[in-house]
Amino acid sequence: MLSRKTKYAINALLYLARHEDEQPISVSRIAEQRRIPLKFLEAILAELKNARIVNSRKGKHGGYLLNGKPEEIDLARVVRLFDGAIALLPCVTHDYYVPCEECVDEETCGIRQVALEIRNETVARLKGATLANILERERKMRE
Amino acid sequence: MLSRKTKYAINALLYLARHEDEQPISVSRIAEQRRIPLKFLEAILAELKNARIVNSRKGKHGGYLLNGKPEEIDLARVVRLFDGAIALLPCVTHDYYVPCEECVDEETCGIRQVALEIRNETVARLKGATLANILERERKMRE
DNA sequence: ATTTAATCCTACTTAATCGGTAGGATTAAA
DNA sequence: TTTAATCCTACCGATTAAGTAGGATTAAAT
Repeated sequence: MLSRKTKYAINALLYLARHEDEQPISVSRIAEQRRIPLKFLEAILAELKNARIVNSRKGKHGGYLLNGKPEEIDLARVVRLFDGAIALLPCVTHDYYVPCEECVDEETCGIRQVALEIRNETVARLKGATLANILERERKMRE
Repeated sequence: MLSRKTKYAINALLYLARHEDEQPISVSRIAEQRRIPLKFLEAILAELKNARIVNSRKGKHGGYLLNGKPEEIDLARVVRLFDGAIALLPCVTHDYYVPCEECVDEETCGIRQVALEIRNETVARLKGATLANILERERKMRE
């Protein structure tokens, strides 16, 4: 399950993408519109900024902007940022190899293969799910 | 990520499947062989029994047995039992529909579609991963 | 009948994580 | 200099993960 934090982050990013022309957009506006606790969203956007997924402008009329086009920001990045590795097992994660502590003989671990296949599928789909892609899907659903 | 508990459960089940002819097998034997804390494994097997994935025999020479053939027990069941729903979002879970609390307009929620596709893929693969299937994979890897 | 070896049952613990909240410092436009 | 925004640090309460402790019960073997 995605954490609330991740879902809030995705929704905030989608909001920015939907209103690309009105950027920068303040945290309070997003919080109201998407019903996200203000202070929590502040923290989330700070993390997103740290990860260079968004930019910010300080002071009056400041706010947040997408750092890149909606086609370039995908859910894999966001999910990894807040929920960590996508794989079911640490020994098949993308970023760096970490063994399963409880694994007795990894060489011939059959669960590992399954986990790897699932990871590959999942990551591919999350990478395909860019902000632009999701907005496009929503557009189609409205018809 | 799968919890340790789930991984222990899978490993215990695989052990039972590998030694089908020697059943029932005691918790202490599995715990030693697979390096799982005894008392923790006891609790895990109790849950597996409750879910009718294994059976038990009490008293001396007692222990646990698979309830069904290794071809009939798949990872989807085990993962659901210990880690709960497999889907990324509550609104696309298998068992019963639960809305995303933070969802503003579910009708046209684009993340939902992606989550549904991922869930379908993942569940299919986990269902395909029966104990027998995993042992077969391991056999092949040894060559 | 009693010893032995197993499951079964209830309760507790300890540390980390999740989902926030509080309060103010800093920045920049009007 | 006011206003409206981000930025920063610290805290908090509830839940979950991953066990541990201790004994009651059951059944086979002696």
